[in-house]
Amino acid sequence: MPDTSADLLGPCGPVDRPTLDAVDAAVARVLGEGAELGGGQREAVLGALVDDCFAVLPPAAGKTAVYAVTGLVLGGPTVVVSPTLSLHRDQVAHLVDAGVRAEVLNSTVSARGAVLERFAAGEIEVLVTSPEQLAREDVLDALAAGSPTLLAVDEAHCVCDWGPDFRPDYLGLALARRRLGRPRVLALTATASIPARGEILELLGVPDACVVVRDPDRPHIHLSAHLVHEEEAKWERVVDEVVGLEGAGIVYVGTRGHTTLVRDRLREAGVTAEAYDGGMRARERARVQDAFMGGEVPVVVATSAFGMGIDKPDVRWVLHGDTPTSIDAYHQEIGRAGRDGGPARAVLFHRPQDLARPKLFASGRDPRREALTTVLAAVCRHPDGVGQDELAGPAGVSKAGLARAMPALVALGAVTRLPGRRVAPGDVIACDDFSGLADQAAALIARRREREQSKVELVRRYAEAPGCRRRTLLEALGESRDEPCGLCDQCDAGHPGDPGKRTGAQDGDPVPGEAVRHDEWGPGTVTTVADESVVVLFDEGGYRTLSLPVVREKHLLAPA
DNA sequence: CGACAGAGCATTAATGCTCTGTCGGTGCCTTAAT
Repeated sequence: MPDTSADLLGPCGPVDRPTLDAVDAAVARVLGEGAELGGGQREAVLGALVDDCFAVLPPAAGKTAVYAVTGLVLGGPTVVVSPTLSLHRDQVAHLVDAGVRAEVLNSTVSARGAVLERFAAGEIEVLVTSPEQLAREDVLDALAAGSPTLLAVDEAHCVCDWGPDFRPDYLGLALARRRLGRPRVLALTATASIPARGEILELLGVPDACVVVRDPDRPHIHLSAHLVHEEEAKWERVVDEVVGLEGAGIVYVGTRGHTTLVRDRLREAGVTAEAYDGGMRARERARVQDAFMGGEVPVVVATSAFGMGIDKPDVRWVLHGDTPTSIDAYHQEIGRAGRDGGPARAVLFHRPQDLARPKLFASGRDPRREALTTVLAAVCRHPDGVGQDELAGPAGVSKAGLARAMPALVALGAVTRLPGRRVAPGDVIACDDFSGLADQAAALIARRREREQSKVELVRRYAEAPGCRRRTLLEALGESRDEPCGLCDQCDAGHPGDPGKRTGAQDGDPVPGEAVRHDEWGPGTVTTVADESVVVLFDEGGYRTLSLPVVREKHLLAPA
């Protein structure tokens, strides 16, 4: 074991020798004697030992070991928030195998009171639970009594994907953390585009967490994308493509109806395939998943419900028959191919019209300004707090619309969250004039919409990329690449593009990855530079494409 | 955002046009009946 000073410097600050020894001991306990952390795990652990930490690690990196080791070294109990019941089960089984005292807390557990008592008594090292549990007053009280030192957020992209309009309790995690006595936060995911990163940290209430990113590239996955205009022609090409692919694979589509449509066409073409979506009965879902995992059914046609927890090593390809809902979702979904490290393919069929659905999901249902005024007035009528859902009807807003407005109202301080999905008037609210607050909230929501829409727009950019496909994908994820990858359809066809050697590049031109500032849009990061245009991701304005000649002439982008 | 279905209407009667409304994805949870 080298004992150099560099070894003592973690990604978020210096780590002392005794701590490193404690890490080694914890690793030996969790992974076995002689095992080592790899693939970014060690950086994530060292980061989280120093500060709140957001770790973006590849799918197979072993995130359970990361929070388990971190928790053991910090020395107090760990609370893990994980999105699905099956992940709860899997993770705890894994930890118990390793000899860690781990337990599950969710609605399937009958002896909840006993679990909470053991946690409060310090008898549980790792408690794996759901965000919904952490919205309950009784649970927070009991867990706080155990003084947890680490709050791990597994699959942390769920915070921004699901919090605003699907599982609102994901937005209550910042509050839950305060109620637990502010344990260290360790958020883990395999995918976070630049817009997603900022949003996740903001919503978790740890905007200054240190970020550890392990290269999100999966270099052995061949990438390709096909542009189609006719829906009928698209399905024919999808079926032809699947017939020509070998090994197990997943076809992702955008609606439940498409899963059965494509499955039937594949069967007609002689392919053994099953459909899968979130509306199916639990038994049927389990049957299809087991058949796929066991190798009896090579092809599953699914919505995005088929995903988390699908850890089959020999998936050889992932094909998208409908445009994915964001670049984050796309990266996440193709990451289910080739986990054994063997060759794999990611094939995207893109019809520009298909972007409508993702765009709607991204932000099409945001509340209007007038609705915000009504909501603020209603909150003021309940100084002691009111259930968020009770508020919706009388205010003339849908529950979903209200939930989408809440992050902005909380961020402004107009509304305070209480446990149990309740809200109360915040510090800055003046209950005789909501107009200014409603304007500010509307502006925040508009900004979020731009960020969300830009995650969708990046899919188009990827699908229509004129050069190396991988370079386009990685730039969206905050990585820059000088060389084309040689393993995508564009490189195969001899169109890698070459932003590193643009014709007519000039000294002082922006470069990908550079931090810049724009007078109107503020700070941002350069993502792409082409002959005539520059694409910048602004922290608060999403992606903007600027004319390179104009940028030069008017010095629009100053170094930040 | 946009595809699609159905209503309503106009019109050399069974079709075509326009308008309006609906729908699209992800999982916790609880409670009551088997």
